[in-house]
Amino acid sequence: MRDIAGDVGMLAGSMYYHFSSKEELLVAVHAEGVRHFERAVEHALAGQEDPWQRLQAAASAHLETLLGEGDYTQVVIAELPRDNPPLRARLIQLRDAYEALFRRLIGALDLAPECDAGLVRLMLFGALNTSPTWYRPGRHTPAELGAAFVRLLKQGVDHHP
Amino acid sequence: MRDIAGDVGMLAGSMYYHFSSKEELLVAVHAEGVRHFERAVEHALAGQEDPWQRLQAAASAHLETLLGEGDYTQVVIAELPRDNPPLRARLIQLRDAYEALFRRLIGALDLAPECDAGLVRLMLFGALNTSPTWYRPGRHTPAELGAAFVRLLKQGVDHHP
DNA sequence: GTCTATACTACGATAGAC
DNA sequence: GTCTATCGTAGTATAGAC
Repeated sequence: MRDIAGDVGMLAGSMYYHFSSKEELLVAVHAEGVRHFERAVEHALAGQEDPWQRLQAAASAHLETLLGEGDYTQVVIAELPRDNPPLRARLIQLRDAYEALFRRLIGALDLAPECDAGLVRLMLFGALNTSPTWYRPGRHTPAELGAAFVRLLKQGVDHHP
Repeated sequence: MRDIAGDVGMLAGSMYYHFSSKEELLVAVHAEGVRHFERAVEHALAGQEDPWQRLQAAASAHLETLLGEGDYTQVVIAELPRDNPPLRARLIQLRDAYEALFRRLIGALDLAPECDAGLVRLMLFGALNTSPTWYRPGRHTPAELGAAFVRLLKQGVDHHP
């Protein structure tokens, strides 16, 4: 709290005028981060019609937001607190509203009948949201990676001669 | 440190006889966790010949270890410390040795020529390692989920009539 | 709306007795 | 090898002046 206050030119005590606790501040930052993702994905979807193109656009926008310069985005995929279940529940609720957007995008696809749409979503989110641990700028852009993951998921990686 | 010491019937100070700092203890626990994964995967691979079967067996063993009862495994996929680069580097080094095992398994596959083996590995690990955030016992076993993710990755999810 | 000052608790770590 | 006792620092939060 002292560090955060210092970064905005305050002392720690002054922040309690704006937020009643550290947890309330975390929830507020988290909510702002979710809004960043929502805005980016909705903008990327505008005008896209093909379901697979829409999922690709959304995945690319998600990664650009997650790996970009913004200060509010990495917190959205951070590990959830284990020691405070009510707080944990509030953060999960914020994320779920955003993930529902991807649920709809995947629901619009023509999936092979043996595929579980839930697992498809979890696999895509898993790939996208672990990218901060390995991504280094240079080789690929975030948008390219998002598109590449959707392509792998769509077509599969096995060789069909 | 006090909590951990308490769980083994010691006081905090006594632990510094065994580990010179909190960081050294973390590294030791991390290394033990990696050994758990390695043992489980090597055991699952014994006798498997087909490259896709081998990857599936490894993914299932990885998830059984990660989602099982063990006390040393979740720490291996925990978020890395941002404020201590030397410690961070040591933990990454431990994980990398284990991930090399999967690099070899994926290298043995006959992938479609347009597929990047590195992205395939990252996608699979992303799906597997985010499972603690959503997994609930009951619907699927960890082994089933590991096999399902490998199948999705192999065959793709698009419908081919 | 931000300050000063401070309360209370917790933390990692050490020294020296046993 | 574990204890007692403690050091110094940092954490969240509050009260009241300005």
